Amino acid sequence: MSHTSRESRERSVPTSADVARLAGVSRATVSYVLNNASAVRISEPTRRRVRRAAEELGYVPHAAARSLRAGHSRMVLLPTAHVSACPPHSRFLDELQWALRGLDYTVVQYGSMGLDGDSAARAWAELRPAAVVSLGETVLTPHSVRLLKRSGVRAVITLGTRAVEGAHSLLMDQRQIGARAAEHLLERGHRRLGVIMPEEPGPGLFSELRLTGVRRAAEPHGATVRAVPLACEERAAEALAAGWRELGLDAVYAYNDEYAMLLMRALQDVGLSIPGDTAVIGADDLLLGRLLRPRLSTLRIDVVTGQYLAGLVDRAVRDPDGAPERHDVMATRVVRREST
Amino acid sequence: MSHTSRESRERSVPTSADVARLAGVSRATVSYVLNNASAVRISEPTRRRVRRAAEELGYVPHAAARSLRAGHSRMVLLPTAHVSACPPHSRFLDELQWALRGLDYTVVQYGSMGLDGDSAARAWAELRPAAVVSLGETVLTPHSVRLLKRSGVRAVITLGTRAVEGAHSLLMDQRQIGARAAEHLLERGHRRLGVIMPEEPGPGLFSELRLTGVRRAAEPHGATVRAVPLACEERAAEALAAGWRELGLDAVYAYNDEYAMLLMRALQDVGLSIPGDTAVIGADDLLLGRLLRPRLSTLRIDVVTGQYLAGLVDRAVRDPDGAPERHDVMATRVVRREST
DNA sequence: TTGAAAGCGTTACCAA
DNA sequence: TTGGTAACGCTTTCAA
Repeated sequence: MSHTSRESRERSVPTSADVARLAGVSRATVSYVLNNASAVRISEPTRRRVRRAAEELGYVPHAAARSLRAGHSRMVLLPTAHVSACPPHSRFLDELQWALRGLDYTVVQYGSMGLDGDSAARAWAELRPAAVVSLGETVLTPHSVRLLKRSGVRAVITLGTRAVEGAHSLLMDQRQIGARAAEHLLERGHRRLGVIMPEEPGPGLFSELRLTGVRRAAEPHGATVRAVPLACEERAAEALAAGWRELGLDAVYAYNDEYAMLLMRALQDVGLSIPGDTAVIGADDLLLGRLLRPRLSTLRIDVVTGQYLAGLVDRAVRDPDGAPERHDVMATRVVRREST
Repeated sequence: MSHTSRESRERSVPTSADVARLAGVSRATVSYVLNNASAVRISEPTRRRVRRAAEELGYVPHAAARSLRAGHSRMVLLPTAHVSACPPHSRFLDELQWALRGLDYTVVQYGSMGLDGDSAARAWAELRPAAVVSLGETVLTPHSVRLLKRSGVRAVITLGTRAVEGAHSLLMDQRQIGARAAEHLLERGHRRLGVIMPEEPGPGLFSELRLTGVRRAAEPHGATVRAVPLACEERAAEALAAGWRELGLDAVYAYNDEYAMLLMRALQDVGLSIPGDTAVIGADDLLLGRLLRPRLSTLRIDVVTGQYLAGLVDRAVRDPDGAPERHDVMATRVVRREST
């Protein structure tokens, strides 16, 4: 008897009612004090009593109860295909999250790996976030967007290669990246271009679009373009290098620096000179690209800042019925080093 | 008038009451059907009507309301210092998340960047998660643990270099890593060891411990150990390489592969041979280490699997009063290539 | 087999 | 300046 009561006391989480009881005031007063409500004036001694009581009990407000009552939350949900991402993505995420926190949002990342589009959207909707910001790893369908909106999500924003109906869309034109790579190689006098296509499923969408960009830029110059699949492993690179001469390419754009380094190493190992026999350019400007010899040329891709995106999120949440905006938000420039 | 009513209808999110109304049953029935309650028997036609109605309205349950009522949630909170992480961390996270989903938990990642320990813990506590799993990027104090427990968090688990009072602790002994590196270098006949210490703040704790490990392993053999600070930039590496001979080292363990590659490149550029003049070993077994010449020797660090951690989380949630467990969960082995 | 009602922790309105 | 009260959406016990 005394045991259960002691146990339940220990187990029980302090609520605002407990704080009120301890401070000798009503729950309403506690709420006013703890939220610094400006509408009502509470005497300073009362305020102190309430704060002291909250402190003493280790009271922490219950976010779910609050947003249930309020009818809306300040949660921004970032769905991620994997639960994590890598630079330069990560710096951007940090920025975004920082900026959103400054705007008083709670940022929460939700790994939706292994969920199909519909069940993922349902899972997000259950959390009733104020906004969902899809960073391009996850694909958002018009259907998911409708589902989310129906569930009270005030803003759906996508950052990716294409606009999604009903959502604000920040567009990153992947073709532009391929085009820049091609322009650079053409400028250097190359006319038989290869494009390394990752065999891994992740970048599939991107690499196809970048290839299109290369094609478009190359055609007017009468250059040929050849797609060359490659898995991100040493073995695969060796095999590719063994038959490289037969491909008859004089330059190659390799999706990103990782594939570029892999390929370059393999080509050198079969005696090819770079950029003499084949020029190589990657993308993302990784630090390690500067450590190889020749130093790897690359494409630097600048996307919109986290602050900018945070601003858009906030505006969209405040005006949920505003027409979806579309912006182009990517800039690509060539960083020429020694491999081209 | 008609305008506002239409608007509010459109705005309003369907609740279980709406489903009940449309299906012509009570809310209780809706809840039973949608949760497949086995305790009560509902007729098949009714079940169908309810499901149809839910479908038609696009009803999605409100997670906050549900867990408020239930008195507990199935949320597992993963605080992260940055909002993201990199391999091999990321694969582990994906595994963990996958396994937890299989156990019917909702995994949510919370970026606590720029929050001090106490406010971070408060922020987590507001969400009333069932468990908090700290992955070593964030530091958890006994005080935060108490705060979390007081707020109803059933399990607090840390994966890191040291145990935290009150929390289940999965220990990764960073000294072991340094020790393995040293043992390998000693075995190869080296006696004047350098240890690259990153100047970046991130790895500070880890690198100190690894250095200790090196020292402990080296002393019995009468080898000398020297800590050598290095920032992760080309310039810094060049400067270090310029004065390398004066250091009189015949081998170096470079924290991780990134620093190792950076250093190796710089040493080669000033005409030193590797491993002839100086042997170099890194850690993490990055793919790119295999692309350099000589190929970089490294330490492969295997941590516990995500499944294992998920199991521990589940057990801990089910038995919140169980004594905190402590496990050693890391294994390190040398991958010798050509740089040592 | 179904329905009514209570209650989870909050906050906002209205009275006192 | 403060307190009572209702309501947010959901589940579950008890009654019919």
